[in-house]
Amino acid sequence: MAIDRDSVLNAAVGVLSRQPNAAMDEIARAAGVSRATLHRLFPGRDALVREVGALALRRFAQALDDARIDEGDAVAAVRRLVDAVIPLSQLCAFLTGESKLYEDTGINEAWDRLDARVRALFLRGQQEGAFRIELPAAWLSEAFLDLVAGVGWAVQDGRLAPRDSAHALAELFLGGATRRPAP
Amino acid sequence: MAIDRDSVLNAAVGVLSRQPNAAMDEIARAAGVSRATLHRLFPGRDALVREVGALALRRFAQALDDARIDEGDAVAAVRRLVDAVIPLSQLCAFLTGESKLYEDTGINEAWDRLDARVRALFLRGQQEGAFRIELPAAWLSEAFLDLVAGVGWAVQDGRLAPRDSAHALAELFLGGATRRPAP
DNA sequence: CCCATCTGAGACACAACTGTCTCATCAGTG
DNA sequence: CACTGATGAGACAGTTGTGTCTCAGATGGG
Repeated sequence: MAIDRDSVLNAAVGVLSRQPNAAMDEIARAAGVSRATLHRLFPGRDALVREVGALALRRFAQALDDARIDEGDAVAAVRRLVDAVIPLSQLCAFLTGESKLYEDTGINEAWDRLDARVRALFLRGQQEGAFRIELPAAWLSEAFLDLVAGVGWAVQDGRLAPRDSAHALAELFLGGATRRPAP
Repeated sequence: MAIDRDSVLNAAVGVLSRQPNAAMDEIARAAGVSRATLHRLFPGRDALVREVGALALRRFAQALDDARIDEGDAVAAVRRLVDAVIPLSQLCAFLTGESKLYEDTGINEAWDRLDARVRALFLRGQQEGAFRIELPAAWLSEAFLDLVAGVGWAVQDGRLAPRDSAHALAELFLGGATRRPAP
């Protein structure tokens, strides 16, 4: 039976989100395969990283679709987005680390497209009067994604319980992003 | 005249916060010195990174002192902390990236001590009734530092205006961390 | 049982980075 | 002007990771 590519990719995410410059040797060991097999599955390290990045971005885009962020109340949309994105927080941590490391045009463009979709959600929320207009939508998007990555790191290192993470992220972020009911 | 070590360190921060695994060659070029001089100033790459890390941690600790986070109203203390830490956001971005790359015991311990001080501030705020108790103080600290690093990256890449950064950080974070005046 | 296929272990050359060296050049000083 | 000290450029070996290869062993189907 051919070794499961997805399991290898998942193991690679686990290693690379902690150590973005991990060697193929470590990735192979973490995936439970030999270095030779890892090279048989992926043409090289760059290809592996790109594939992990593409996987992460695909799942992220799927999460945005699943959360239906263009529909209904913006605050509710953000809550759906949080729930959809929390399982991907480790992937998000990988992507934030990776985007600092490499200059892969494809990954960066896809990341920008995702960021634009999130930004549009916050812009819509501002236009609806739900989100504070004195905070730039770009900053809200940036901060949201930073916090998702932060959740990924915190959960990975055991500093945050996974079952608390969605609530912690949603409450902290929405508390800061939404307009106060009464000054 | 001996080349200014500090200017080299600052240049190193600029490069390493973007590319944590940048080569000595790139760091030297960014600092405007030759690779030979860089090696004359610092015994090696590890020493350089450690020194940059130590500098960042010292400045961070100094910022905590300057902000007098143990005194007075917790919310006001956080605002002072934001103002003191914003100029160091790039250093914070470096530290976050670096801690994922290396396992330098000294840096990690010092980072944990800083994190504990910040955590104590939020814990105090919760005990005073200013901060929401349903969010773990550890998460507040984690999120705060993630956002500071995020500010560093966003400013560095031109996605956030430096003069807006303190306000953006303080308002978003405090909005999420403080208890709502009335439900 | 035999065979096809896949996997793991190891060897190998190649590339990149590091750390050290030498030497020429340049600036400041007496 | 001569001299001292620091710097830049380049060469060099050593180390580490990569990519490819071969070969032996395991696994599963016919």
